[in-house]
Amino acid sequence: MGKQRARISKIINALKINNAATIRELAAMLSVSEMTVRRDLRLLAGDNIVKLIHGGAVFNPNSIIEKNEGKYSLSAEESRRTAEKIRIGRKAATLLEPDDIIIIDAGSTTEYLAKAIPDNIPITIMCYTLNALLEVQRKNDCRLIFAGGYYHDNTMMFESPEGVELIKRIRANKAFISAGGVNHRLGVTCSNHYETETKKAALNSSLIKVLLVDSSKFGRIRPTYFADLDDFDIVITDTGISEEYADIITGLRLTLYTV
Amino acid sequence: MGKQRARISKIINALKINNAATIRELAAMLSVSEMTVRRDLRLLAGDNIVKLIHGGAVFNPNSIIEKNEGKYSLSAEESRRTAEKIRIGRKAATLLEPDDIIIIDAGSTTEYLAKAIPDNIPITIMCYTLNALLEVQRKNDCRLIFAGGYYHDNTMMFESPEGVELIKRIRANKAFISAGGVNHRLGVTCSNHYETETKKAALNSSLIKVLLVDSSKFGRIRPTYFADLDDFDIVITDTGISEEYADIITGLRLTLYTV
DNA sequence: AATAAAATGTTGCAATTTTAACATTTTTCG
DNA sequence: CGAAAAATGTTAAAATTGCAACATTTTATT
Repeated sequence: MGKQRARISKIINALKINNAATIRELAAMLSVSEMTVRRDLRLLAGDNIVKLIHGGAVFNPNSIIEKNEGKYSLSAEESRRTAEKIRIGRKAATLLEPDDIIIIDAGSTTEYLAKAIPDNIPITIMCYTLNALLEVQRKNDCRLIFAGGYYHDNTMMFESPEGVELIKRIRANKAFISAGGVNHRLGVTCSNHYETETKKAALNSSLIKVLLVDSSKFGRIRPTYFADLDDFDIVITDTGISEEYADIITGLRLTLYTV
Repeated sequence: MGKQRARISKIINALKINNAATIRELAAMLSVSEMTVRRDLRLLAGDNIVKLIHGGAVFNPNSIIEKNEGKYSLSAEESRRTAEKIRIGRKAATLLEPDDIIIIDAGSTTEYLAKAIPDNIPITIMCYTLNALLEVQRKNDCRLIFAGGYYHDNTMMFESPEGVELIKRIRANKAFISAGGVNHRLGVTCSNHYETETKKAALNSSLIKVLLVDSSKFGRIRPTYFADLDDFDIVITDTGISEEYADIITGLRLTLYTV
């Protein structure tokens, strides 16, 4: 157990120094087989700490680890739900049409939407998180609008009254919103108070409202309320959603996609 | 000639941001064939600017370009005067004190200030360009405020009335401003109209105003006026400044640092 | 405008890496 | 200690990428 952990730390360190390394280099450095390195890297990739490239791995400069000074600890919850979130993000990306104007909310699920946006489609993207910005900024045919403000480390989100004003002045076809909890009686909630005004503004400025949540969020409650379930038009989640909540959603005449 | 050069700059930029990229990603981003990307990367690898990995390329953090004597750069403007700009940025960073609140303006010179900020010093940084954001965001002890808006590709700057409002509401110890031209009669100017309101707001919200310009800017005029020379308190430039302009600056009782 | 030169695209094959499945070793814990 | 579980190593087939050579397009030059 400790042995594996130590090796993974060494890998992270080596990648930090050189930005990246080949699998062969790492195997030689650690005196283990390439297969073992691959298995370690797959773990790190699952937690978004490295990006795998055919033949090697690249340190992700925006990973959580960079902020926590090398402490490699991630909630099992977060790493487990990654596959679902990727599928949800991809599905959301299929809703995009040329010349769309979209708003991308904070949250890990929406980050995968940003990743999944095809390069060639001309759209205007508004966002307010660093991770979405980093994804979107490299795309060619995207106009980019960013709502600034005070930076919040835990969510990578910027927020301010002026940022909210900017969102209010924007008009979008589609808003892709995430949530920490979705309860049929207590509504759609998130963890941080500072998020609510921004999320509300994003919803109000958008024609079609899409809720992106993995299935673990249904039934759950988070401290801060920002919308009702029937404020949304479309819900995208994974197949783990309970029949009860699937019925609630379709009963409200929302479109439900499970991926 | 220019086309290839521009593409190679884009590659470097993309690699800088994410440490690395796959050849497929780069080809899609640039709308060229993978073979062309390979050929570009081979050039960069020959100059030790990137390291090739099966499937992609990794930015070499120890390359000459990072120390900035390299021939490849983001734009023609930026490729000139790089060494001077680095020194100017470093000098500006020495002015920082713990608990400072600073504003970092757009421009290549100010980007080097962002790079030069030490990791351990606790300060609050306000900025509005992507390159400054990318540099600052990875520092530990920095609070970060970002003025958002519409993204402008050529300067990597975000700008909007709401962003200006946010700046107006901020109070900073020091503003580090750059300029495209500094003329003793016609004042301090920049290239793009959209920059002016933001720059003016940054100056108005700050106690000490520092002008960061390399010496080629003195005497020059750019289309858009945003301040007078004596609006500033400190000027940092390189030793190439003419005696005439050094006299003008000290005559106005500004502090002049030449590095 | 014509030609040469440079840059870019295409394609089939060679080289490399990944994967999956199973064998072996090491660790964990009653 | 000994069995079960976890981690690691090994292999050949599958998938991916790289390369060279040639075709095509773009750019430079007279």
